[in-house]
Amino acid sequence: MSKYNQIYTDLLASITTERLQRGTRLPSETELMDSYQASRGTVRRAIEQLQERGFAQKIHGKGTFVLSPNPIEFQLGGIVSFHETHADLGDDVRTEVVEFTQLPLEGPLLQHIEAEPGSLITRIKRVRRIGGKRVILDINHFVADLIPGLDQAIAELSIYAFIEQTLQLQISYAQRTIEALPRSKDDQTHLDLDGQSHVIVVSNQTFLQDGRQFEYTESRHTLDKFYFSDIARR
Amino acid sequence: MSKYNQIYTDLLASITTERLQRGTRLPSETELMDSYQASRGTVRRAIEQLQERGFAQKIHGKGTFVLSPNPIEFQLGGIVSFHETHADLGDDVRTEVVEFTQLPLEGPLLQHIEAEPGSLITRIKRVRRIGGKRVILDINHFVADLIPGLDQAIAELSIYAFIEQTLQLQISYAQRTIEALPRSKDDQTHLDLDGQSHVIVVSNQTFLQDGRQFEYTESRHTLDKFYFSDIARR
DNA sequence: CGGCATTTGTTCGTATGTATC
DNA sequence: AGATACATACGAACAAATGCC
Repeated sequence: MSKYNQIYTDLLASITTERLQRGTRLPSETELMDSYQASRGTVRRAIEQLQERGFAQKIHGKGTFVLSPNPIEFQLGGIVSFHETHADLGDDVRTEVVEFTQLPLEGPLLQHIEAEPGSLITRIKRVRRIGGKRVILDINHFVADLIPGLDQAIAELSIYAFIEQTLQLQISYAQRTIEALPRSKDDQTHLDLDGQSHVIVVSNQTFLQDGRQFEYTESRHTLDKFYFSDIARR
Repeated sequence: MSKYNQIYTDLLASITTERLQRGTRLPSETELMDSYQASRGTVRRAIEQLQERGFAQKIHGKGTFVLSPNPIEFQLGGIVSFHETHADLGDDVRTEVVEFTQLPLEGPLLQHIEAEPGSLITRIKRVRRIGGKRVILDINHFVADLIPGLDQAIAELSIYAFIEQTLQLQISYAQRTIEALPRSKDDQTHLDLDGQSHVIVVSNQTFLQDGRQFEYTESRHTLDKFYFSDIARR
């Protein structure tokens, strides 16, 4: 691990364990230089990452202060899969694969996936249960050329873990939209809507480090279980 | 403007005007050092910001490549006020102030505003109409000590413009959550719900550059007009 | 009010390591 | 193997904001 990453990890641990509490000042840059035997630039880089990710806030002339000790809130602002977000929460979570098909890239899908028309797409529909209730319908589309070997067994576990650990691909960033839409036939079939007329749809286009898009996903949530949190900056 | 910011702005302009098209390589770090007479670190900082904000992607050993020429999607991920988001879209937008009161900071509000208990709070309720329909109910709470001189006339225009331009305060960051909640009495009174049982509530705690919170706001949206977009990264 | 110490902000120059082609 | 390009790290200097005396 790089030196700045080590400093970042140490400070992050101090914040998440609340050894450094919300509102307290971090050690100054010169203090950190001494204790880590690092240059100023290295120390500054670690602190900048804390700030970017919403854990700390630098204030000119005063210091750097702890913002939020809550790593879950941070993760929800980044790219996370369903398993990652709920694993910590101790929820009773089940996943059921209700469709696993392959189809060519054509028609309306072309508006969401930037790849060669006609490329093979792997479509997976999964229903997520929390406490027995069917609350999320995930519809994933993967570019089969980039994500080979995907099968139903993997889909029942975590696809993101497969992509990053088994295939060793680096996920870079996602373009995400959140909107409310009237329920579809699919929603009525697979979700426990309890009469709700709308669902919340989180759409993701996800890209690899080299800029190629490998995924387009719609995550359709029932209204009563939807929650999203992040930190926005000017 | 700082040097790295100048380089960032120049490159950004090249991308948004599509003089540098999606997929093309940016000038290398050494080339930029020459053309701007800047050090390596300064050039790198500008490029890092392009990457952070979703415009470019660095690839080790190859170069930096243009990702997206679309700055609007990026802005929506940051802090933006209602006026800013809809001014460009040419929507027919009206704002009506339905409540303007001052009250002491106490009770449940203490959970949302980090300020001295008992401080004076300015509460403003505004209804936003798009195309004549009442679609958003904004409930703002401002710490009166930090935002003096706020009156009903300003509330009918843009409060954020007043804060940044007239008061010359620097807005730094906001902690934001998005969730669906059952409609309240207030929602039924002020919004055209058309029978919808839920609204989408975007809550913001907004902070100044010096770390003081000056605002807590709930923005309550009807389901049929809610849309949110941003870029997430690993 | 000025002066001084502390802290972060910006920039420069240099050296070495690692990935790609 | 060599050239090119990005990644990490160090050291140094000056600027700007803050707080205290």
